[in-house]
Amino acid sequence: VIDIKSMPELPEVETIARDLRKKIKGEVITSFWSDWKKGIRGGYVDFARGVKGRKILDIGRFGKNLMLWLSGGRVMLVHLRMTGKLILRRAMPGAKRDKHVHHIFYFRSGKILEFSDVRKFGSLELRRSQASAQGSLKNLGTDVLSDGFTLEKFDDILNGSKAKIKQLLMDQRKMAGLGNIYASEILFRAGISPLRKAHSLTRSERKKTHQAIKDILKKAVEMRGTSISDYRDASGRRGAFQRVLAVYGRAGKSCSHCGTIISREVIGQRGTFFCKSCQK
DNA sequence: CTGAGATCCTGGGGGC
DNA sequence: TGCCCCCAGGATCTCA
Repeated sequence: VIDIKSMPELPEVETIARDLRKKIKGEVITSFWSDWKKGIRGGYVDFARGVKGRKILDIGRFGKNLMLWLSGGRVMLVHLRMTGKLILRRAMPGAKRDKHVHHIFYFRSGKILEFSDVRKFGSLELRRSQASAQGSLKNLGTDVLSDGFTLEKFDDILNGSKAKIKQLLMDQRKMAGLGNIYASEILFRAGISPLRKAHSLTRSERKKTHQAIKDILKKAVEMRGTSISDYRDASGRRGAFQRVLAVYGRAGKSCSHCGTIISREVIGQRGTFFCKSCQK
């Protein structure tokens, strides 16, 4: 049994992709069930028909999207949004289904993959080809863990942006993968206030921020993701990154670096945590 | 194209 | 204790 719970940002999705690759590569989907058709882009009927009989050839990720390459050239896109979880288990006939499980893939091996989602923000989508799948992801910017996310690229993104740096980091159209938790952590590491206008960052601040993105994500992937409330990786272990969160969720507590009380402000409708004295 | 704001959905916290 | 109200939160869609 694997039970993947998360507030999934890039490191969590990467962890899930890696684990699924080990666990379900080669599985054949014999059928699909859903009680939440709105959660399937393109419609339930085509999706269910389209995945039936397909073999899972490989699993990967782009930004926060999981990508499952199926036989016949099909590509399945899975987005967990805030509360989406994937649970791999043996089918247990007669077992009561959790009320938050909205989609189930049945495999020939007797295992099932459940998609559970309390908030019902997540989505499934099946595309007919790699090119078509890329069309679905065309609004996403460079993946922040990819080789293409260079300092020069980051520089281009910052130039001319009137948005606050915190919002820019989370804008998936500009760069894909960062969410609310890591955006706060990255800015703390870089010593930059989340309220700063993106274009106002100096060359050295840009360099520090870019490096912080790379370092923090790499570390988080190594630690198998953040454990905010009940994150579990595919082996059921808690993500360990929680223990090193410096500012996220720590409003009112003291900064580990200078002792100042950590602030919380809403920026772009998102709770944002930072140290007013370490971050300028 | 960019940025701001509404929207989706439900558990849970606050107020009484 | 229980009920009601309302908010959080990622990404997409719409609008200016």
